[in-house]
Amino acid sequence: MSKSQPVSLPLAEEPVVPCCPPLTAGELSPADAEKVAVMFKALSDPVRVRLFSKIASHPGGEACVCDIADVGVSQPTVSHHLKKLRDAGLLTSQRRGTWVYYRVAPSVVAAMSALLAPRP
Amino acid sequence: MSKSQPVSLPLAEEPVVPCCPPLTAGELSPADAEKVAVMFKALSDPVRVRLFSKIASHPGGEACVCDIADVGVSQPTVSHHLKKLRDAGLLTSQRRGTWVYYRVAPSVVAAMSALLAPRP
DNA sequence: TCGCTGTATCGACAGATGTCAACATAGATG
DNA sequence: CATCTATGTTGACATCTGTCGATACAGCGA
Repeated sequence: MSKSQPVSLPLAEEPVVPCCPPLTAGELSPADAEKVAVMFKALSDPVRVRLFSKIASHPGGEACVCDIADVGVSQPTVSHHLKKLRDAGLLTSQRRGTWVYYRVAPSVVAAMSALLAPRP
Repeated sequence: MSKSQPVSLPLAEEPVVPCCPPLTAGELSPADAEKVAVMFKALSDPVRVRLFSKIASHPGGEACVCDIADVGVSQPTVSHHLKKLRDAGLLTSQRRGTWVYYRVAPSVVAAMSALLAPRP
């Protein structure tokens, strides 16, 4: 490669699909159920819920790892949980200099909320 | 015991609390994070998502186990998952004669949906 | 009463998951 | 380059979880 490539930053605004119809709209296919379970599993651990909440409520909509790492577990464990949240599509990350910033992926979270909407 | 006790049916309409403020409203306390994680963990398994979806979308808002048991796992496993959903507060159950009927606990599901609401 | 059907519980087991210490990597700064 | 800080990765380990077969329990009907 030549040089000076910006390390291919993971774009922060992918239009991640709303996934599936509301759970009340009809019987989910096994494939859709799998996708839904993956999303909810990301928030099935108290440490991840706290990390997510810290990021989601942080001024500016994003937080450096150093801002949120105080959740009672070791640094590698924090990193592990952040990766899970990112892999599930709930968070995006961006390195800026020394620090890595995480922010919520609004479309995915909105999709999760919509999944639980009551029947019309 | 004497006799003819109605087996103390687990009331189907408990006003289960909305639990916690939205995840975007501020950093959740460890205790609240635990509660939130328990709720989402209930929907973190594809079989449970399918069972929940079948019940939530069933005509009349409730379903007999026999109506939804076809999810590719054994009957004891279905019973196990339904118990998890019930323990998490997402479902209520009621025995009527031979069959047991499950229905969604709307307040709990609405609370979960509200947890994911974006910031105003 | 006996047997039949629907549902729940028990016990066991393989695989997934959360956790940590140790190490690796990226960027900043001397 | 050397070194420091911030973050990610690896490997190991204990615990949790989903699954099943066997069994128990509850109602219904013969």
